[in-house]
Formats: sequence, structure tokens, C-alpha cells
Amino acid sequence: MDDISSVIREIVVKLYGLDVDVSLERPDEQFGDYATNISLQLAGQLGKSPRAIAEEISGKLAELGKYESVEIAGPGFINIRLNSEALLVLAKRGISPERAGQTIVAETNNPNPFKAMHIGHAMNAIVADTVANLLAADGATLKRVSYHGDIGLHVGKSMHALLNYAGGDIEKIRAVPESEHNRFMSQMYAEGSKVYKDDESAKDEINKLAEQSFAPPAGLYADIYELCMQWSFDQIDKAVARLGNQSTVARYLESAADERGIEIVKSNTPNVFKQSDGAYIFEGSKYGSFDNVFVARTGRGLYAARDLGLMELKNQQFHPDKSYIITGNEQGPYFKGIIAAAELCDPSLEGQTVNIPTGLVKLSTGKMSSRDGKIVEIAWLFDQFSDSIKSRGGEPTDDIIAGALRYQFLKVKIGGDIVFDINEAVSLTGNTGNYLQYAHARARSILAKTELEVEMPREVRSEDRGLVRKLGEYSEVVDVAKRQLEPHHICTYLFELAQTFNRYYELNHVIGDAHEAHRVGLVALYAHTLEAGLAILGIAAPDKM
RNA sequence: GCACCCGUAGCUCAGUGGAUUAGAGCAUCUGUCUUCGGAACAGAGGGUCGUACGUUCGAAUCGUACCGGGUGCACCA
Repeated sequence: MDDISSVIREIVVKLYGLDVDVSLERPDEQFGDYATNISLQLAGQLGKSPRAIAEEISGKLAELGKYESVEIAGPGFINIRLNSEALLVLAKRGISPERAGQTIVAETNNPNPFKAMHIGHAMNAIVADTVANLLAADGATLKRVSYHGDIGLHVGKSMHALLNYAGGDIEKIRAVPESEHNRFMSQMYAEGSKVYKDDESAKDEINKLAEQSFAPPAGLYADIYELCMQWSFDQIDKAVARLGNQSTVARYLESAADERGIEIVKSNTPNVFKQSDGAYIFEGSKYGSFDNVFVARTGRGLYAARDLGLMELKNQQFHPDKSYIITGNEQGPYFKGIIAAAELCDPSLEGQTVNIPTGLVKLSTGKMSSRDGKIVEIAWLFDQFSDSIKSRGGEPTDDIIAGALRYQFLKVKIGGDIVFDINEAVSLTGNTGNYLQYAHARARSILAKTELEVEMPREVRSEDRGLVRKLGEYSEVVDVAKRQLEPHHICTYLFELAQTFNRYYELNHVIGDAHEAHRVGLVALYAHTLEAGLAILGIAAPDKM
């Protein structure tokens, strides 16, 4: 395809002395395999009719004898149809790594300890991990990291409820069984939030407890803090692994980032930050963000300072070429300010950090709120999927469930809110992760059945053409997805590919057919392509399910 | 108030730097098949692409205005 566009580009240079970018499209198969509207674009500049230009360009293209046909359609589109050899080359082509040699840090999960993990965290972790997969597929060396808020008000709220619950004896907390940890933390946080809102004296107490989180006082506080922190990280790690995420190589904490951040802010005042009323501020409004306080007048580092500190911690450890932070889109303007400030502090960081905004998970059944303890737990989601698969007579595994869940979040474009309907999510038909996993298992089942040696196809028979053409789009789609860091392109494509194959195999029997050897080769190529695409999405492709 | 994002079929969403007849899935209805795994396949109905102007040979896509929904805007995270 790049090949064809550069061929046309040369033709245009020769014919008209103009050097233009030639963009190719994948039209409906009835029109051809590639199409370009270059003659319509040139018509104005050249003062000629688009059809005349199309005639001249397509004439030159046809002369090359490399294409099955070159036709002009409508007002002047040039439709190109490939021959069998070209189609097969595309179908077998792998993806080209464009980020080889780069080291990239990506934050692939960031739930806070002392709170419960829920479906929103799951979406963020899945999207972030898949973006990392795309970067890795593009040749980069990935350093997946996590970042967690171990200090601040939310800790104070939870500690208040926890201390209450313990009543002086940490054993009461230890008695909570492991399977209940997440729910327990959720409940504690909700309780703390409630009294913080309703009870003035408790509010003062919680503020004090929050303050203490920066240096947990030895004794019951520190013991509970340590215990629950451990519980939280155990839960987070387990849940994230269950979702199919690759493991992380570093865990950063706000407490560590805080110290570094405050130093950075102070040492870059007044050149970057300004002191205002005792606080250290950054005038982000000059950089498309908003003016924001980094260090409070009390001397306390705020979230912004910590993010600055975090950047430095990442840089010291990994010296990355790029660093990706995937967060809710409501933090977009905020990160614009942080990144602008960081680049002013150290101009060598220009363009290094990129914030990718995601949307919110909205439940079709109503609002979710950590403060009220009304959340959708990840374990519950797995149970729902499990029930659905069982009711179909299948055997649910975490791999299969995680795949189905990942697909739900990945099939839509990153950035928009996701309306999550549990009934729709656990459905196994149509455009779902299950459809793809199942499609893959069926293909593998054919391959297990043949007694012939599996070889890559060498020809394209008329009945295969659509399937081979579709297979050839794989590398192009992955290229777009990794360039734009948009996984949904791969989802859309894989679904179309599976549909194309399912139609093919409905009509063309493989085992026992006169062309079994050839068709087995096609099935193998298809199964391989499907598996590779799913792997980028972090979705397992079991041979049986 | 200022800024940003979004509005495509009943629902959930695709639609790459403008283009040949606006596409899927779900839901609804109708078929296929003694199934290389039916978690499938074929087909039907369903759209003034929020509204109105504008630019163009051509607009879901670009521009302006308006309507409707969401988010962000200094010591929370």
C-alpha cells in the first residue's frame, strides 16, 4: 500500500511536476482493493477535469502491469485491484516496528490503597495496559509502572473508620478473611467519608489522621496503616493480573513523589513557580491549563507537586524517551499544566510526557460512588461473566472472562465515557471478545483435525479472495492503531475478519475437500492473525473453550 | 462567567488528512442447518448523521451561530 501510494506519487511528479502526498483508501471490495481521489485533489491546481487526470494517472499505472486492474469510477476515483501474488504478500506481512530502540514508561494502573478497586479502575488498567501493548508491538522497550496515593485525606477517612473498628485491637481487623478485604476496605472508606461529611468533630479528627499519614505514628496507627496498605496492594496486584495486564516493574507512591516534588518546586522558584500568599503556584493559564497551587501555604506538597516528583522518579530509574500517563479525561487540563511546568523546569523533557485521557465508566443501572460504597467490584464482574458462560454450557476460565471484559472496554475509542450494562457485557454473541475467542477456537479445531501438513497458502482461489484481502489489512490496521494509540481499530478489524472467515467457512468445507491442503493453510494463516491481534489487546486465544 | 469535550438506527457504538450506495452489534421479525464446535450463517424493517446557515464539483466529516448533554477552572486527589 505504501508501495502503491509512492508509485502514484512518482507518476504525478512525472506528469505534472507536483510532489503531493497520495492517500489510499480501502474501498468496498466491489470497487477494488485500493482507491485514491488524487485526481480530484489535483483538478483545481491543474485546471483540468478530474476524469482527464484520472485517465492519465491510471494509464501510467496500468502500463506497469503490476495490478490486476486499474479503473476510473464516478467523478474520478482510481480503483486498483491487486493480483493474487500481491494479495498473498499482504496477507502474510507482519507489522513493522516504528519505535524500535525507544524506552517507554507507561503507568498501567493507579488505584489508591485504603479504597476498593472497582470497574472504573479495571477500565483504566485495561486501556493503559493495551496502550503499552501497542507501544511494545511497535518495538519499544516497555517499563510498566504503577502509582498509588498512600497519603492524604482519603487515608485519614479510612483510618478513622479502621481505628474505630479495631477498638484498640488490630486483631479485630486481622480477623477479616482475605476474600472480604476489598469489600471491607470499601466499607471503611465509605464510613469515614460519611462521618467526615456529617460530623464536625469527626472531621477535625480525620484531618489530623490524614496529616499523620505522611509519617504514620508508631503503634496502632502505623500497624493498621501497614497492614491495610499490604492488603490493598495484594488486592490490586491480584485484580490487575486477573484482568490480563502485564506485570509492572516499579510501584511508585505519592509519599515518595511528594518529597521530590516539593524540592523541585522550591528550586525552580521564581523562574517557573511564583509565590503567592505563601503558596507556590504555577501560572498554567498561560499554557492552556489553569493556575494551580503546587505547594500549599502550609508547606504541604499537593497533588501537582507529587506528579512533578513522580516524573523525576521515573526519569531517574528508566531514562525513558517517552512516558505515558493514562487518566480520566477530567484531568486533561490539569496534566497540561503539570507537563508545561515540568518542561519549563527541565527543557530536555520537552515532549516526553503524554497524558492520554480516558472516559468514565457509567453504569446503565445508576451512579457509582466510592464515598457511598456503591461500586461494581471486579470479582463480582468475573462472577457475572462466569455465570453467563456456564449457562451456555461453557467452562469459564479467568483468561476467557478477562478477554471478554477487556474487549468491552477496548472496542470503543479511548476518551469517551463508557456506558456499562452488565447484561450486554456478559452477552457472548455479536461483537464481543467471546465471539473472537470462539472463532479462534473453531479454526484451531479444524487444524487439529486435518492430517495434512499445514503450509502457508500459495495461491488465491476465487472463493478465498475476500478472506485473503481481509487478512492483508491486518498490518495496515495495526499500523494505524499503534501510531494513534487507539486499540479500537484492532477490535473493529478482528471482528470483521472473524465475520469474513465465518462466512467463508460456512460455504467452503475444509476437511475432506479436494482443496483441503490449500484451505488448511488459509485457516492457519487466519488463526495466526486472529491470535496475534488478540495478543495485542491482551486477550487470550485458547485453542479450546 | 471563561475554556474544553460530546450529540450518527429504539439501545450501545464504528465511520483514518472530504468523496462511489452512511455501517456494525444488540433488540424486533423471517429464514438456513441431521453443524470441519450454532457462542454460527443468510435476509428484512429501522437514519432529514442535534438544528440552521456557509465553504465546495461534493459535507456525518471543514467553518460560524444556536439547541441539548458532560467536564475542568488555586491550597482536595
